[in-house]
Amino acid sequence: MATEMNKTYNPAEIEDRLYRKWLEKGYFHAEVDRSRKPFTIVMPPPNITGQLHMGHALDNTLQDILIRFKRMQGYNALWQPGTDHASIATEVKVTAKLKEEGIDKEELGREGFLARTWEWKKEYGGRIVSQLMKMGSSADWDRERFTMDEGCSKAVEEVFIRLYEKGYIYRGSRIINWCPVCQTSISDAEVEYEDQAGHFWHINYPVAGTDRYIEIATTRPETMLGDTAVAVHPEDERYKDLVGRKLILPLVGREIPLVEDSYVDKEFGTGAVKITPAHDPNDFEVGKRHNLPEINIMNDDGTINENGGKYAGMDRYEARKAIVRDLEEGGYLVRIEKHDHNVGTHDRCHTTVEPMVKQQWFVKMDELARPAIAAVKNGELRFVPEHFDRTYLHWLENIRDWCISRQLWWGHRIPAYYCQECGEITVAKEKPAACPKCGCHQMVQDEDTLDTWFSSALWPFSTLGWPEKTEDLEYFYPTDVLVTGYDIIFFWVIRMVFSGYEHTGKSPFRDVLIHGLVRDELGRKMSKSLGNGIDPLEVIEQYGADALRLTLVTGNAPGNDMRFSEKKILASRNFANKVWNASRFMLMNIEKADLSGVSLSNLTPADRWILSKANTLVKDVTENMENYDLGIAVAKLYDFIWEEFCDWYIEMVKPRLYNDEDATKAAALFTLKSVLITALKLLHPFMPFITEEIFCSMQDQEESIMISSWPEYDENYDFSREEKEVEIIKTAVRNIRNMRADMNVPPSRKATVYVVSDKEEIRRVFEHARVFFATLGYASEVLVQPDKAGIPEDAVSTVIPDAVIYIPFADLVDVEKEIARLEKEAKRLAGEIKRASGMLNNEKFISKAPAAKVEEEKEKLARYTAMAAQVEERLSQLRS
RNA sequence: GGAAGGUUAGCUCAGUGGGAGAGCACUCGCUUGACGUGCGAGGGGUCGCAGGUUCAAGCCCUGUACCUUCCACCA
Repeated sequence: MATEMNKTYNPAEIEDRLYRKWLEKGYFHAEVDRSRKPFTIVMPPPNITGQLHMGHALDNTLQDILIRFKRMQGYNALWQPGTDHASIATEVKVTAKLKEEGIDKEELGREGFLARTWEWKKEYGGRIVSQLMKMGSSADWDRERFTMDEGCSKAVEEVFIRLYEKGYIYRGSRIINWCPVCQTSISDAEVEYEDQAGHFWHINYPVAGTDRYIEIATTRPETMLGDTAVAVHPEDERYKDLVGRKLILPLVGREIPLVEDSYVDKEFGTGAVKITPAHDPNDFEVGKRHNLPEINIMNDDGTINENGGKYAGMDRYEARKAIVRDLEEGGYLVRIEKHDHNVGTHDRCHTTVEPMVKQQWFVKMDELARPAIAAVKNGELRFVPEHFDRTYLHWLENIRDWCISRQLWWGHRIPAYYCQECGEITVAKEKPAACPKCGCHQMVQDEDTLDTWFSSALWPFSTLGWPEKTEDLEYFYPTDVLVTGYDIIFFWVIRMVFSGYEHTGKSPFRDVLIHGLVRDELGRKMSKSLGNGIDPLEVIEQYGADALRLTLVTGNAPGNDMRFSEKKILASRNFANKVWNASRFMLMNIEKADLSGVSLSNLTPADRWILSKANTLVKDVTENMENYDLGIAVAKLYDFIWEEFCDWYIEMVKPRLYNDEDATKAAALFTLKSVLITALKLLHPFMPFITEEIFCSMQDQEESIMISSWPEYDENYDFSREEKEVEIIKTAVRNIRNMRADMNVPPSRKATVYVVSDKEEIRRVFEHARVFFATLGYASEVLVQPDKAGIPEDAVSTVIPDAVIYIPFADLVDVEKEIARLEKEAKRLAGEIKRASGMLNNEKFISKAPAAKVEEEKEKLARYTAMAAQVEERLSQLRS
């Protein structure tokens, strides 16, 4: 097998094959099993209109890492997937497609349109799922759900009816956000504010029966058609004498009152505000307080309606121009001022939202919000990172009622029926045969559908069978962690939490792991309009899913945005190649080896060192992953594999492997293999494909790494003495390399290495390590001795703790250079001595710092002092 | 107006009160029997600024400057 492995790792030829294997084996599937502990993640359902983008890629990578980790740890891990019907997004898309075919939505009718949309869903709804599979996502696809499937729809009905009966859902005429393009109401969360350059139009409103005027200022002159008052502050002396009088609305001629309301800011503008209750949320409130009529001046498409008189039929912006022109001609326009302001737009289409008074369905939020607020305050629900609980709480504590009805066809139709005779409203699962009040048979269902988020709010439990008391629900719910972006806390997280408490009595998840946005190289949001998006599928094709996944978690802390760039992918790809080649090295060497006789007692200090390091790594990585510090976990893995394992251990082991006489060869192979397996297992959640491919190349292992067990810390593999010994060797090797580089000695030139130490202990360590120096330290031979006997006077030297290393280069030596080098060493040591003695001379340090810390500094001081003395001795020798 | 986050090497970013880190970039050297998608050796940081707490601060506290984002919306 090993000899068949390519020199470079080629993900394209293995990923699909392995994914198919996992699917066929059913590894992703979870069933209720009371003998095991469940671990559940519910996947944020991507829209059926969706195409995989970097946001999905990040979100799914994080979830897959956690679920694979827990699965290997022995949990019965369920990752519940599915898709969202995405009412507006889908309806817009299908309508556009019909239009291309020359079909008008209205002519097609509701039934026909829904049939077409289901067809569309069938055709494209699966696309995003197959794209998620390309990422290596180990979700339980057998359980795939859809927010409009039978079960989820039942849950929606159930919730609507329960909340209605409890009085938490009501129908009312209130001011809502209206999108004139999508022609539907939208919730507050769907309004996005944009800075726009605009104007302030100052207009004179004549006071009836006088020749006086009141000057008002507005950014939206067209709304004056719906003005039903002008308001001033009650304490505003300027207008005191006019309160109670009527004003004449210019162009319209309607008489409107001047009212007093403390909502008005005396200092702003002229201190007089036109009040348009039907088209401004604040004016709506003022209107309610003063019993003002609400005059709706607009049609659903944003044109002026019959209430607008001569302006009827004009688009709202056309009307604005016409009105300003007419005001000017009529002498009412005082002046025009430039004014930048924030304009609410629809987050889907960016059309400027029109506030309108409409009959809509709402969810009353104050009671529902209460347990959701308490959950975070009492720690039942935890955000990672923690500071997002501020965002969450702030929103919940200031929440307004949720407008849930949408004037769309694609979605869950509101289960309310109106009696055509008496107007009675009946909320029920089925259409009532007769009106319960008047008994007539003219019952008509509400035309509207529900906000998409109404159904996704139930996702964590509706997918597990709620409202039925299913085994799945009992066992897998509440879920363990929700993974999502901070941009979706308001839309989704909050609504799931209050829904969970209301309908199941529990928080739907314990932890919420929040991640940031994936931005482009320059830190800009990836967007279609900028054309700066990087397609994850293209990255996968070119570099592999593992490289993409690694890139998305490397160097990133929870909640932070990250910049994505080609360079980062290359670094990940290179790491994959490194892992591949380290494995190839092991496999090539192990082919004909017999490891049966190896036991702990056969292992050399180097073997024990790397096993001990790996053992510590297991503990650290596991801990980091439990804390959702995935970036830290993977950084430790990266460093361990690349530096400790490849650059040090593999290099140390080569002479043993290439010498058939070496009695420790089998021990080396055993160690190589077991450390590699441990590392691959720890790496598997991050890089599932490459680790599986390598793991399966070792025929004596389980059939898949993804069902193998997560490594556990084992105190029998804690070899701290050997760790210290190898650190000494590493220091020696580094110093030798340093010397050679400083003296410009080419690697091809081997030399004798003398190690002089008066400590038997240290000499023993070097005797054991002698074999490494040929490759690591370019040594032709290594002589370990208690004194300097036989070492040429002009040898180059370096001092390490408890030993001095000499290398005679004969003709190569340059005494000046050597003195300079040693002086550099002396300087460094002097610095260390100064630092340590500084601390130790501080009485407060001695008395207040922990004893171990003080002891540590004392040891350092002693060591560095001894080393400095050695360097000085060498220097004086050379100078003489 | 309110809130959160950021400010650490040329760039991108980690950092868990006790001698400043990684990747990329840069300089020098290397056909070392896994890997040049590699190996070895380097250069490069008053950790935004000012105070404070502490024996000890990049890390904790206060203030401040600048950047980013979210929420609110004075018409």
